[in-house]
Amino acid sequence: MTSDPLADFDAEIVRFLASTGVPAEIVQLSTPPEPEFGERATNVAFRLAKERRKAPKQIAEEIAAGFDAEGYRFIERAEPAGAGFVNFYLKYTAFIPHAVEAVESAGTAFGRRDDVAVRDVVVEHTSVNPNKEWHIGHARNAVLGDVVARVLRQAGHRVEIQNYVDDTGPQAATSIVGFEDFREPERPGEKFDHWVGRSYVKVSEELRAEPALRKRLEEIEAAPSQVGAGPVDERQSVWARLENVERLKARVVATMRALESGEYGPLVQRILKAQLQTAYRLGVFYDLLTWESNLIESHLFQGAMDRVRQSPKVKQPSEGRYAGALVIETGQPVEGEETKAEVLIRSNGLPTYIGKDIAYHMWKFHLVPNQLCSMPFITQPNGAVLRSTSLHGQEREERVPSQNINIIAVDQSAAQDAVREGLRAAGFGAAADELFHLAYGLVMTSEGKLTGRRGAIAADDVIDEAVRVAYERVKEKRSQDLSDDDMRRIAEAVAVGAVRYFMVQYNPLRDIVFDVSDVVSYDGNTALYVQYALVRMFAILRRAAADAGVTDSEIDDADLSLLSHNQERRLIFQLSLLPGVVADTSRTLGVNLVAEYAFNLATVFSQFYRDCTVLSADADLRAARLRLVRSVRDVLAVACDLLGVPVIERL
RNA sequence: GCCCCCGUAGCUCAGGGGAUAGAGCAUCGGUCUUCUAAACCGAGGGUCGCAGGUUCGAAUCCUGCCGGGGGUACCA
Repeated sequence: MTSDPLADFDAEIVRFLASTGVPAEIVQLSTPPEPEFGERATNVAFRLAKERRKAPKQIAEEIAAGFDAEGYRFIERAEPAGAGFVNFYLKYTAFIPHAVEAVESAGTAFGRRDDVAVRDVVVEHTSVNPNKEWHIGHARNAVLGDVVARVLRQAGHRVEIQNYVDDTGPQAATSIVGFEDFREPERPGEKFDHWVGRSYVKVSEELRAEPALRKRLEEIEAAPSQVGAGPVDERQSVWARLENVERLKARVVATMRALESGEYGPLVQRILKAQLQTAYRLGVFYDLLTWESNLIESHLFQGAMDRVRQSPKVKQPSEGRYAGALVIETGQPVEGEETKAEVLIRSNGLPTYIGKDIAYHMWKFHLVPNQLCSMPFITQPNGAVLRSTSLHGQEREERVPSQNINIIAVDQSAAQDAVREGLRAAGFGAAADELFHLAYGLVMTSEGKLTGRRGAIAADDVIDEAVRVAYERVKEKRSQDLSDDDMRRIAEAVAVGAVRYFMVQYNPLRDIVFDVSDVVSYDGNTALYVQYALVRMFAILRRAAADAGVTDSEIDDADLSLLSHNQERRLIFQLSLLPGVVADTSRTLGVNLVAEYAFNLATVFSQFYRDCTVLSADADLRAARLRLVRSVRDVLAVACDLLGVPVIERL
């Protein structure tokens, strides 16, 4: 059984073109803009025009004239069109059973081609500082990464999803200082990450005020005459605040050191576990948590830095702006200027994120001796165990990933480049080439950047709002036989679908404008539209069994040759596009293709639903249509699963 | 200043050499005693930021300009 029915059609087209003397290398196939142009088109006539010294149109005519349907299973006819296209038309009588049987035999694995070259891929996503609740940008990261991983797995690759926990960085330390020294009162029912986050915000705002305070102090000291006009003690209060800032900075540094040795572990884990609740609610799960503190404690970081030091680009200057720090030069040397560099180890001896990330990637690619083990951390709501790096425990499998995909926001592109530079400096150029950064765009509001520390919208709040609106609409729509529990479950599924769909429907590389009202609109091109189409399919199949008494074996044995309606053909063609979408997406990581695919399939189904009644058709046709609907349901469910959009059976 | 990304319908966005540039929302007008209308059908709405260039063919590639965002920290 074939795994990609449409590829069989394409292969016949290539074979036919070869028989007319067109080399396979130059054949490009596309889907024509209008249905009347057939299912596939090729532009080979344009490409051959110069070489053959003929008009494209004439070449296209000659190619099409040479077509004889004899000997081809899926090509009905070939026609010249436009200025030089050759259009190919599917022979649906043969293709419909071919496609339906492919879907039926593949089941949930539909989309995987059997000629796939299986890769081991590490996908790193989320990697949120354990200091504060997720904002909406983190949700974009997690959902994008999750969908990328799902698509790669569907394509047949082996994927390990890692979530890196920067538990020794300034953000985590600031949060702990805030929680220890300036704890905010807990609000009833508040998630722990939100609670701690409020202390973090307070402290980090004070730390960020430093430049402004210093400037103010300068102003006061430059114009002492004006001091008398204002509050007499302003100079003193600015001084006091600056002293406080210095104290805080010292506390943060001390806390970073404490974090490196694993102190505060329980507190950091508590923050992380609260954050993970948001992931789980969105249906995002992980395979491995990599703890930064483990990289330090295991001396893996030290080993990586020793390796990097061998590069002439890595230096420890004794003077200049980088005095005392370990840096890697990333810019070109400019006469009279200090060469641009990234700091790997600060002059106070503490590693930077970039330094630690270089070490992490050496470990990811198995380039340095492994000194980390793993142990179970938590069982996730999907039943899968989330493992955690550790100093003792189970040894790592010696399966070297051929590729690393990092889902990290575009504003960290320079840092990711530096990591790649670091790998090259250590002599690991091949690994650097296989480190792919999916630089997804920022989430903005109409007022501007939102993924910053201020004005951030909490992901939990957005989900809650989406659930609230969904619940209201479920309730007003139907009293039906749905219990309140059912309605709440549906509302949650609708809301999660809405949030996830919002995150994947756009090209990942683009900045997007976030508006809660778009997420909860539930009209048009949304997850609910897709879920609703599925609800209709489930209803048809349910009623066929319950009201009409149609059995599964009747559907299994249905005569597919009865399917000849244009809408039925369009559905079949749409179904058969999925393997191509999976393959393209796993190559380009443009996950919006999957959302677009799901929407298109749902749209074609809606049109079929309008024009072709299933239940009131004659028994034989009814059985054939039920078999078609069942396949559409299964394929659309696969697409939903790739998107992580929950499938619901009734609304 | 330098580096990267982006300017497509009123709004939010697809399309990244190929046929008449698409979708959703919004606006206006039609379809429910339904296979559950959170749906379907139709209408209006575009010098694809501007100017050159490459090509049989440019929204798409190249150059310049204009506008927006990000980076350019011993933050991540």
